[in-house]
Amino acid sequence: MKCNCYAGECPHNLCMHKVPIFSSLSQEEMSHISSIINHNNYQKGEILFSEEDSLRSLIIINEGSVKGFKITPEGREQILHVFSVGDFFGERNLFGGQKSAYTAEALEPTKTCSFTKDDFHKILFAYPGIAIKIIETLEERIARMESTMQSMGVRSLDGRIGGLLLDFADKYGEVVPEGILIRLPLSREGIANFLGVARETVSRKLGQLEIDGVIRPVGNKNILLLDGEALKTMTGKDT
Amino acid sequence: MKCNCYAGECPHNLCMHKVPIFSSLSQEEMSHISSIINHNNYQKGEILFSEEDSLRSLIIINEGSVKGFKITPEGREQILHVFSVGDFFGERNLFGGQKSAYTAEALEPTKTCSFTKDDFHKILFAYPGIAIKIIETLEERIARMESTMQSMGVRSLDGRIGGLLLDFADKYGEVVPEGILIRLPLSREGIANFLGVARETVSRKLGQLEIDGVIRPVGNKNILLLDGEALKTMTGKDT
DNA sequence: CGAATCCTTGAGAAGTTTCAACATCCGTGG
DNA sequence: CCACGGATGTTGAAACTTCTCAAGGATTCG
Repeated sequence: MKCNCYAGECPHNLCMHKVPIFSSLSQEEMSHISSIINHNNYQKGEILFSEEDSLRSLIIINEGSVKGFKITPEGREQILHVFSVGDFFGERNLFGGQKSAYTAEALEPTKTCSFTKDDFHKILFAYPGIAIKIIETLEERIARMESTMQSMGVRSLDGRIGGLLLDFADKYGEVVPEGILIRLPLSREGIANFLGVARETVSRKLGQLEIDGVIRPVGNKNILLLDGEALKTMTGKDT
Repeated sequence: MKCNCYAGECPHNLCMHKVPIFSSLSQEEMSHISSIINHNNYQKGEILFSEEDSLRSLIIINEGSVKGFKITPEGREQILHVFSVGDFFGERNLFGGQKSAYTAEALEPTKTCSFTKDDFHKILFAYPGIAIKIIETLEERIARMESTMQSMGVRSLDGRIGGLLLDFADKYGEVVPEGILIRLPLSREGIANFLGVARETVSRKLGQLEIDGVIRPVGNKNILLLDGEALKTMTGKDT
């Protein structure tokens, strides 16, 4: 049995099909679950929840992207996560954790689906296969964070920026004839806040990478990665 | 029904009681599972598995501690995780992931329990409650990594080192009259490799913190944290 | 098209790394 | 139990990188 729902036409089922954690369910099971989904829209810059909020729901991104960050004592944003379509978050509130560890802000117009804690627990017990999917997804997230930590730990800034570009290429890249086109989820300033360096420094390093023929910026929001191998060598991600 | 097994006397049940993920099981269920556990001992410096290994088991630390690291292109170790008693790892190999993302090396004499992939999947389906425990544990790990990333992202090196000390205090600290005694899992060099800075810089910063009366080194393997509040203010972890 | 935002570039100040020498710690074997 | 040797940690000074502040340029969105 095929589903006839497409984006925008059938909002209640939308996220179910985009999200790996429900992929093991039958259409019937999905229908059952979809009845208890809550939907929300956020504009760019809008806050989904703040640090310390006792949010009690799991949020799945249906469209758009969201950054999770904390404010450092220097008053700077430290970005911890960039979530995009299909990612979920807020789950810490459902499993033992009490308060949110970070603030979540929409990076662009974003649509979400969410479950309350109670509903979600019911789902989990009714469909144990979902738990395994969640574990797999969390594993992916951990792997991504490991990769980010590896990038952040590289001594040279060139290496750190290169590592982040590779991470982004992996997640947001699209293969084109000349290389990989990366739709940057973050501005230069965002990248700087992710890596914990000055915005100007990111500019300079990116400029140098362009001179070296490794990348070619396409506007401010895209980067064409011409020589991924150079980056991999530089960052140690070539194994 | 109480268990009569104590450390060293009943190796097959040992890890079961130390590991949160099995805490929901009855004694009987534990007995069943314990029959399929494999045991291993490692000396300090011994490798449990290497990057790229297609390891197929879940490893639980029963005694000792283990670091997970990669080698950077500069030839330096980038430490990604420090696992200690009760932590498990290698799970990436069980859920979709194929290869290990890092090398695991014992930091001290270490005893482990492990399951094969197949056995573990059987357990998971037989006792669904374990899946939820695993999710909770992974959440904790993610929270810890978020904290580490936050530490790494702080601009000032003082803040980065302070953040790491707080993380360690949280996990390895023991409250004593004068403050918190931290049993460092890593050497100065290890700390440097965790944060991606020079060993000498760690020495200098730690020296400065001592002069400021924030910490007092106790030998090379312990640090007495006298003024945790100072660190929290410095790192933004005071919320 | 224009305003607001975001990005780039320059030059001096500040911080970190490097290299080198010395001190300390720890385990080994006598 | 002590002495030795390798490993680990500390300190100093010069070189390098990054940061900060400031100004000008580019991009995006309404």
